[in-house]
Amino acid sequence: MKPNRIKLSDVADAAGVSAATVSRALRNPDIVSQKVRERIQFVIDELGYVPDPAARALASARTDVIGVLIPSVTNSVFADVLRGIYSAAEGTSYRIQLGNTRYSVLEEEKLLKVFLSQRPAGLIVTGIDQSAASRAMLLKAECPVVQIMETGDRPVDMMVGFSHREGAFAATCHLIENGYKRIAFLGARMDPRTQRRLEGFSQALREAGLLDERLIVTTPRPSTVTLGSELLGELLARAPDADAVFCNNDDLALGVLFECQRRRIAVPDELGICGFNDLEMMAVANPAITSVRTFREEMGGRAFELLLGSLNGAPVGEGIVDLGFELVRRESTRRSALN
Amino acid sequence: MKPNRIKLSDVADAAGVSAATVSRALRNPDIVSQKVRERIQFVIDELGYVPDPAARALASARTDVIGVLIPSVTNSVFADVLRGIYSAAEGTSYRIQLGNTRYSVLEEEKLLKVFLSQRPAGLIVTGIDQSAASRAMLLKAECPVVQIMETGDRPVDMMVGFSHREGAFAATCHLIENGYKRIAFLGARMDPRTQRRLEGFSQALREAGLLDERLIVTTPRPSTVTLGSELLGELLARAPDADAVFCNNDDLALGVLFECQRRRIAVPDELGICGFNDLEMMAVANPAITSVRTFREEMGGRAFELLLGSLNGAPVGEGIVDLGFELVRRESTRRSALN
DNA sequence: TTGACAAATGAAAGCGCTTTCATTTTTCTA
DNA sequence: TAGAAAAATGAAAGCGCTTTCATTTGTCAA
Repeated sequence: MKPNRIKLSDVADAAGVSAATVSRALRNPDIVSQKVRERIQFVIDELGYVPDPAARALASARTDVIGVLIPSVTNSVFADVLRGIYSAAEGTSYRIQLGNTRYSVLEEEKLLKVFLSQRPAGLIVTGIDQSAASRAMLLKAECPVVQIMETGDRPVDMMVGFSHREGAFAATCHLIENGYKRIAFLGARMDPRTQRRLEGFSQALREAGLLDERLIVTTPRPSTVTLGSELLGELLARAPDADAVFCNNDDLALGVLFECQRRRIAVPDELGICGFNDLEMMAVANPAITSVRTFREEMGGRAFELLLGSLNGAPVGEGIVDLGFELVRRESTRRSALN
Repeated sequence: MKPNRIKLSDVADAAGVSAATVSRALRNPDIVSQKVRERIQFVIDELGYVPDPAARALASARTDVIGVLIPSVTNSVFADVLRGIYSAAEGTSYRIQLGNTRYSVLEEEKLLKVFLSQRPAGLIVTGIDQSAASRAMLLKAECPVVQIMETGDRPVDMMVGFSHREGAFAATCHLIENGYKRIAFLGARMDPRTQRRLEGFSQALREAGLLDERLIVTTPRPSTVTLGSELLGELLARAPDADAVFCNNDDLALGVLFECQRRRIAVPDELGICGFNDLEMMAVANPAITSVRTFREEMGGRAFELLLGSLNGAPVGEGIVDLGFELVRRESTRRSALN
């Protein structure tokens, strides 16, 4: 059963040194003489020695695991963030351990417990709305923690994100400026970030005296392109005079666009469409769809770098990074004639 | 630094039993008397004991880690597979460790080595085109292995997938049957699965005497919706008489559709479009796009279940699962008048 | 050259579990 | 009720590393 796997002591024997020296050559090469270090490296290559992470973790009371908690593996927004994380992790000795919370704070709590039991080197968690129990666990975790996707006061440790509220606010102002009067909100899933986008939306319209609650259509269902089509149908049944929609995200926006094509509703003249996140396809849709670009891959990368810095004893503080957003104006909101 | 974390022996002391018994109560409850078992459970809850996975791994020479190797975290195809895996893993004691090979066999080799060093409980790898070294490692791995996404002879251990060749063949036949004569292939990334789709495509056209190599447009670039638009442009520049495109995947197909809308090319009459994978948005596009549905989430789920079965000592053999595919005919290939 | 100090190395004690083997307790059969 | 077999438990030896502390080796100024 147990194969004759090469272990540290085998290397030590073959190199004619003690196990301690081999361990040091691996963990802390500087304190081993060059001659010995090279001999050890040679033997390691020769024998194909690979350290056992479990043994190392047990002996040193720490691992090279970075735990990452995201609400969904299929949502491309998080996929982008993940890619950023994996890219940044490339070449380091850290391993990513992914947890899928499915947008559930309870699930998050459970996963956090499991992750923490492994003594992770660091933790990346999504959002700022952890349960009290989760927050408590994070606060007393003996590793650096980065909250991503949003910024806010009260960080557990570090943060990298942007303001969804402001992003939505900016997008809505843009619609208002372009002369739209009956601006609707289409929202799915309604997770905390979506809620804050709705706040930004509402605020902009309220300030312009244009807010009409009947133009807000939301559902707890996860957002899909199909759902975008459906929600537009609902909206128009309820308020046929809507002249623009701000979609909680790009999937919905695309669904709205398809539905407009189907119903022969002219975009942007009869209906303006604005999405959120600026997925790649927004630019190539017909017409191209206005969206709020977010820097998802960079967010993942920065989160990992923050962790790394903290692990290398970088000065703490300066732990909140606001990546901002960028309103990308495209045809879908470019009205040819202002009404 | 080292906090007074509760350990097994603390539980044992508090429960008035030996450490061995606590360990058994955790790993193998049946062999501990009910009375003792309940007492131990009570103490565990009381103290909030959480086992240290590193210690367990070291002592038992195995972990509860299932390693998963996929070529991309952003490609929604793999995201779907992942979701299937995570769903199936839900409730089991296994942890998923994700590795991103970035479509590189060398990267795969490196990750495999890292994963194997952890003595994983099981391994899920993508595709059947591992390097010789990777294959060797997999063959002598002391854990069950499932290859996903494709079927083939020569499985390392178990397999769950489908035939990309046949999927593409069926789709192409469908185009031929619908009267298209100048059928093009648009392919991006050109990974092994894409290659096999191209084979299926070519075979169908060859059999029909319609194959024209000039209608095959490929690029090593990763596929995106934008790229679909671009490739259509390339195709039409090269062969303006193309009357249908089989797209290597749905992203490209969507890009093609947008480009058609832009160029006022009538779909399906002037140009038929067929995608691959049948992403959710295919059905709601305008017109709805014909695609080859694949069962990605189920694939992930089955892969995990196969692993689980094998770990629970299920009868080996029967390790190749072909999930098939389903050609979903939609408007984008429904010609109103046969030419 | 010598002594003092720094650098390099080794010996050995764990890290927190699992597991074998031995021992005790319980259950069952005759 | 005795005796044997089964069930339950405990003692103790590791699993493969890291790390402290002690020791040896090397370096340099006097």
